[in-house]
Amino acid sequence: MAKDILLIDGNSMLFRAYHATAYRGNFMTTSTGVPTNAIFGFANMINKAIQLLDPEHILVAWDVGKPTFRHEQFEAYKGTRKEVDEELKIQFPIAREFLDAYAIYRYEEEGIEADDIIGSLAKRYPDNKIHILSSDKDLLQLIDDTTDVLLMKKGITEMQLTDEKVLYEMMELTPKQIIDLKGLSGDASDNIPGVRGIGDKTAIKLLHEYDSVEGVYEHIDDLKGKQKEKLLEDKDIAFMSKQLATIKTDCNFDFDLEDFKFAPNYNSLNEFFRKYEMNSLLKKEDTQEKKSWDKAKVIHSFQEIESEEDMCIFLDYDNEAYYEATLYGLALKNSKGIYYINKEDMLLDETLQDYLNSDLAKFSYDVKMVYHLLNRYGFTFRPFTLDLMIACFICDNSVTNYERFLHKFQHQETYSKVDVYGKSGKPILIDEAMRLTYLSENVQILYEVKDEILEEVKTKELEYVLNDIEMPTSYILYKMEKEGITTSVEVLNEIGDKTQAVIKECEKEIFALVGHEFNVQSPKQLAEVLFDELGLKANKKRSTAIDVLEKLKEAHPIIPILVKHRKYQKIFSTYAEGLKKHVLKDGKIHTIFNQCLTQTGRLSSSEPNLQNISARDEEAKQIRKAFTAEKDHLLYSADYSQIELRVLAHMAKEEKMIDAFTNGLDIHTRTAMEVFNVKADEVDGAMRREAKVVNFGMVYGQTDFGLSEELGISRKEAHEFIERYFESYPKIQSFMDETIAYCKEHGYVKTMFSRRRYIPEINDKNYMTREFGKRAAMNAPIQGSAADLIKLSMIKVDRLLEENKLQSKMILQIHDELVFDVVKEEKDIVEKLVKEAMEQVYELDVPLLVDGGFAKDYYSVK
DNA sequence: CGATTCACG
DNA sequence: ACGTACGTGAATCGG
Repeated sequence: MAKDILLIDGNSMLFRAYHATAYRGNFMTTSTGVPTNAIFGFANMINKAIQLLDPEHILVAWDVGKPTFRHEQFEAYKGTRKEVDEELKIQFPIAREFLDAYAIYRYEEEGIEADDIIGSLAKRYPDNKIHILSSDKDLLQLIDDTTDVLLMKKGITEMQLTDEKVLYEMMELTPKQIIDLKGLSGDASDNIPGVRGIGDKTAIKLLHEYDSVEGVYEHIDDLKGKQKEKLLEDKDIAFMSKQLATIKTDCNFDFDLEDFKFAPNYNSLNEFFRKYEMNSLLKKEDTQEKKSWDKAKVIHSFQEIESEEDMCIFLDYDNEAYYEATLYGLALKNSKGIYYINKEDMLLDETLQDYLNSDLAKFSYDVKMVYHLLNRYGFTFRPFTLDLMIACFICDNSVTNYERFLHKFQHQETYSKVDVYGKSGKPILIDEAMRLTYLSENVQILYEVKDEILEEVKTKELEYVLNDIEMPTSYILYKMEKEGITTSVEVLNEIGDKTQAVIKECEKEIFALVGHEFNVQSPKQLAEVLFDELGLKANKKRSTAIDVLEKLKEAHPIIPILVKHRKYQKIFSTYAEGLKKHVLKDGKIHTIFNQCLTQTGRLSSSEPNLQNISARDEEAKQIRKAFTAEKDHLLYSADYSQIELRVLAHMAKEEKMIDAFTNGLDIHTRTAMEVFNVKADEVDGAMRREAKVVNFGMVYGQTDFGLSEELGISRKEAHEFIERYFESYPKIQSFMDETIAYCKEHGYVKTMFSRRRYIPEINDKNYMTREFGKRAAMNAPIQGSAADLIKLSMIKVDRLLEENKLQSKMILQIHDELVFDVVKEEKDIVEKLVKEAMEQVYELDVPLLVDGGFAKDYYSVK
């Protein structure tokens, strides 16, 4: 029987490999700076396909370096050509070098696209099973009885073997209808225009009805409205696009099956990997094995292993929502071996429970999630000593998920989490063997990279941040998430009903003024109404953002109604309706605090975000009434007064500013005195307001333009304003200059506690990008140090609550504010304890000041 | 899925 | 000549 043939679309795969492994200008490179990230991904994708399909013949098809006929046509049509990243360009010849080293046959020919090479070869061998590896859906048109496509889904690991049946399940189309699909909806990545305004969804619907592009136009009179217009307008383009999307299957080549028989040369391949410093890809001598991962020993009780320090724990749990993930078991690794215990055995295992409570050092990845799972399944535990997710993230702030974590260590997993458990909301049947392989491999990787990560933590002087800030914070966040905040659905419903009525009213008035109905929520439609129909003066970008509308408020009576509509729509959808979805059966909202995401060291909050609940606008602020203390309890909110400005004064060692804070003066008044050169009693409200804006702007690395926009003054005035500010506070200027210089030299800036933020943009060739880098560099030490301080406060407060055996709980953190659910009897002690802890958390050259308040609900605490 | 808009500190 | 304040998350549109 004829053996399988694997045809690989080199260009699309390398392109995908590059983008899936490049993070904000952060590349895997050799020690001499040659980028190799795309090669790494490419090699892994090809290896995975080979492992999966075991082909007898392999050929990689390439486009010749310059644009082909199809591209030229489209570029002529669009009048643009996208520049390919320099870092990717460099890797094209290296990819060819890789294939030659591997002894995999490659082919390219001028005037013929890679697609056409693949199409022609697929038809040339009707007796062989043909597999096509590509990330381009266009190739799906080649599917037939003997041909399937291994389609790249996400990242560099997820691929889907697509035959006629799978394709039909995916989009209810036949292979040849793929061509019609591209004809109608086009494909930007493949340079096919398609009908403007018709996307994949509409195109698929049309094809279900009329079968093909020809069919659609034969029945064009069955359609109506905008859709019909668009289709008629771009009729020629539709047929041209269909033609462009059609892959040629009749090209002749003067090589044959034997020429691309797969006969790998692992010696030269290893030489290649050594040359480009991709050691994790080195194959064992002359074998296809890349690295042998031991399989965990399945045990039924923790007693079967010798517990010891430095045990790595990796939980076996699926991809379902954060608080709904299902636990299946746990994998362990120590110096003695690798073990797996399933859930049933875990739950009966007292020795495991004892171990979790012991003070033996334990580490894992994402320990906060581990805490939640252990807790939900009835275990108690001591906090772990190390979280590799956190340790890795503080070393390199681009590592914000597991994929990137593995990528940093050049590890390519045999199975991804999605392979094993399916996607969130779509769990798949569990393949036990696959799952055990996945768990064994991952627990080993974590165990192996631990020392390397800790070494990096040490080298980068991040031990304090890791051990004294982030690890304790992680456990506290777990407790806060678990505790949640009581939320009144009734209040949310009331606000929802009221706001909805207001929205309806606004719409009536808007439509009456415009003369017809339209979607007010569509910026595009609104821009047409405002700037074309009503003839209002448009800005460059035809933006309809609030600050733009504010400027137009005299120009037309519709503007204030639009502003009102926006406001109430936001309250309705994001807050009233949005928050309701997150109230659980316990009557509480449990947010998720992400500790490894922001570039400055702040936390972020999601599902829902409880760090952006309306506070400035009175009507919107009503939402806060929905957040309450538990029955008979009180909420206590304590927030730092101007913590970032105080941090700035301290870090810059700006005496005048330090004096102002030390003497308890109003900092904005003090600034106004300086820049306007007046006495304290001569500072009026307007002056103070302007000074306040400049003070805040300083923290962001404000420009004169930004300030002039914000204050509605001329750019020249704003420029002078900033100059006078720097004259008044010279140390602020030198601090900013020094920070930028430091960042340019080292590529990163530091907070007071040595937390780093890497800013590669600071040396970018693009002016705008570079300027952004400067502003980020000026801001990060300030915002980051403030974030460090409040985390330290949380740790101190948490410890004091525990030590005093108090029942009150810390439940939220909003950057400079902590919220507590307080038992009434503890009111006084909590107030004193929290305020003092926060104010005394760390000695600065300026005092820290905390304001606080008690109330039954979050609206009334301030 | 990216862009736009808007909520917070 | 260009485009403009730092850091987030959610809803919505339109493709």
